[in-house]
Amino acid sequence: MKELISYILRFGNLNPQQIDFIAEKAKEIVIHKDEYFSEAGKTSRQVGFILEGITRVCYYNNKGEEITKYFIEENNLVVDFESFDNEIPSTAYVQAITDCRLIVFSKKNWQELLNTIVGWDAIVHKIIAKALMQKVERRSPLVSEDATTRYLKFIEIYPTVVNRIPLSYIASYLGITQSSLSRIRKNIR
Amino acid sequence: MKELISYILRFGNLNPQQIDFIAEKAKEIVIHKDEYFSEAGKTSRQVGFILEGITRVCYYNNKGEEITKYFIEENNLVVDFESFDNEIPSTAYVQAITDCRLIVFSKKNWQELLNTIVGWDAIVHKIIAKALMQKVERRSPLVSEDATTRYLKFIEIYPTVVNRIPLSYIASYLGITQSSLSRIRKNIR
DNA sequence: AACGCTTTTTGCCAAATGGTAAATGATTTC
DNA sequence: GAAATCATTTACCATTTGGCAAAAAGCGTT
Repeated sequence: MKELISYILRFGNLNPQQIDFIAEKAKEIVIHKDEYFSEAGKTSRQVGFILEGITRVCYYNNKGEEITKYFIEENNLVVDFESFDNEIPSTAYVQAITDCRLIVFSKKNWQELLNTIVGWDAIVHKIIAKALMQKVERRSPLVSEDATTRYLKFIEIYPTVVNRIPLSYIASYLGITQSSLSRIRKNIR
Repeated sequence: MKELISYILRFGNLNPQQIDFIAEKAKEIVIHKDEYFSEAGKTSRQVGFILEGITRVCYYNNKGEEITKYFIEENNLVVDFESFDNEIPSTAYVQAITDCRLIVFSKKNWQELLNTIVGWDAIVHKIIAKALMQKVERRSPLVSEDATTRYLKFIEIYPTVVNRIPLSYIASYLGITQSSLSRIRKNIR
């Protein structure tokens, strides 16, 4: 729990009562490898925070290929706010790629946080803005680089992830085939 | 001015006094084609809103290639908040690629909005979150598609832009060479 | 209309990546 | 520990894209 609180406190101030209130509304859950936290087509009904483990956000493009949009690691929020806020179907899957331990807030409890904690809305939007900026900064440069450079950037950005997840997910994230990535790995050694 | 106000009102409520106050703090400027709104290495000192024209955000990667990260069109905010908020050097250039008419707020006036209008901070962060989400959704899919599909997606996303800007900018946005894009255009016809 | 300048299109060949399938390696299950 | 299952590497060839340079087209100026 303290991980979440200190994460939140980086974006705004909260008094002890408010912190207690947040803790009351939180619930800890476990998701096993390959299980989904949320699914495309379904409305996202909870806000999560990863204490342990790695998830990925993925979808199927119109050729039916599975695309990994990004990975979300420990100490990050995991939620599709577009879907959660507007109660519309999500466009992507969020899947655990290792066993994960999460803190989650139900829609109802989240609403209570919004109603009770003055400035919660602002804090949350700062967090979202920050996370989105990171996604842009990470994903965008891939467009203009060749496959090897992409992989090297990936290693830089996700050093703790590289060796914990299947090569196929990385390839899909980088927009190249498994075999290409395998060749690239070989060339790098 | 009304374009900006109605844009803002989509993200939160403001009373007439507040709206007047915003208008007071705003200034309209013109930037000519190829001029910069802000530059890499310099701290971003104003928040802009495009009334007319197209800008692009670009930078140089470590091979010295000029990369267009995205285009920003009419009725959108243009600002590097990372740089503006923290007063650190910006990492990208914002360049007008047609003549542009903008509304701008100086750092000082922006600060006054923050201090005077309750909830301004929250509104701004919602706007930023929305804009960033759009950037992610636009740029991210490019990674996994081949050059032709990228170009088709570009046309979908920026239908009003395609024919107003040089091919080289589009190529740089899509992460392909000019000649490739030229060939792709030919094949599509 | 002719000139200079910039942008776009082409042509040529080399290099990178994809597609497919088989071989190898690793891991789980019984 | 053998079999089955899954992940990774390799091989082959086809296709796409890049690099470079020249030609063509477009545009503004005189």
